[in-house]
Amino acid sequence: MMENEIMERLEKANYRLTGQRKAVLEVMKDNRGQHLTAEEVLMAAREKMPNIGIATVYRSLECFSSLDILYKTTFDEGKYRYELSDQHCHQHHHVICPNCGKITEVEQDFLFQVEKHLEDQGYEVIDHQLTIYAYCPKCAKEKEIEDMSNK
Amino acid sequence: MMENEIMERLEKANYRLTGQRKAVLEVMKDNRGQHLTAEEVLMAAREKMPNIGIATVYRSLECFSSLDILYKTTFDEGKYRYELSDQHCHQHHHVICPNCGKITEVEQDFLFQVEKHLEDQGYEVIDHQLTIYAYCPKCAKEKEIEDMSNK
DNA sequence: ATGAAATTGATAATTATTATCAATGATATA
DNA sequence: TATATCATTGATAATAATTATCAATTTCAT
Repeated sequence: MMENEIMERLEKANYRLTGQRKAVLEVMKDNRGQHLTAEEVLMAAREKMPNIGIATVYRSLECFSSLDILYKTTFDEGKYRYELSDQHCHQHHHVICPNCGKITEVEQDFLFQVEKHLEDQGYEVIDHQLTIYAYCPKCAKEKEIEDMSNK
Repeated sequence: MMENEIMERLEKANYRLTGQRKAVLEVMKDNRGQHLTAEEVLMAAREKMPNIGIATVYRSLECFSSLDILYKTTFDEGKYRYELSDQHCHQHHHVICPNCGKITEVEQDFLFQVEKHLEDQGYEVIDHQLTIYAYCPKCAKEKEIEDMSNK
């Protein structure tokens, strides 16, 4: 997303790009493709702005999410994670390894068919999220070895 | 899922099928295809067992989830929801309407391709969850009318 | 029967998030 | 430039969901 596109959205909603919000945005840009928790954002933002508080981080994340600058999601851990929304063009295909927790993204867009199927029924699709739980190649191999020795 | 299949899994993990657990399981069976919160389960379970506590409900839900008797998920509302896991054969395709909150399920299994793609790369797929955010036909129509009158 | 282990309800503790509020900062207008 | 207005902030209290603790009870295998 372009810098001025972000500014435009903020202005339109009467939001100001304060130092704190800039810091939060910087953190998200520094971590393109990552999915950060509010706590992680706080820690990183304090490098740039030592006095920033957790409430402001939550508020900033909420502000950016509401403007679709960030994408807010959860991986069933009891907390939210945020990422720059231009990273995935609103296609959230995540693969999570239950062993090492590594999160990767699937590029492919194949949901077209299902969405078409729904639209034919009168639905109006806004967004979707797909999460696949799978051992990553590294952990799958480790697991295989472990299983063998347990026999 | 068969009754004795459930018993077998419980025994294998040294869990006992107590009155409280039976009540929780009954509630889930009474609400096949629904996605209940712990609080909702508590209320319904109290009909069958007035003294059951919230802690026991959480423990029972956790117990059944760990045995794949229940499926635990979240729709980004800051809490978990549970459903009988034989309802969807581990295919979690949910459509959520942002307007009325109605949750429906997509039958179709079309994720085969993506999973194959991942397995070719060495991943070992365990499960997946797909959530589609879409106005349901009813709300889509209402929204259309509203948009027209706003012009 | 009895001892070990599982389970329970009540409740305290924890975790993530949201709300409150007085103080500060920015902006538009006079 | 002064000032009134409104957004924003940090600190912290409040809330909501979940988990941990613990003494009492129940269950099961012996």
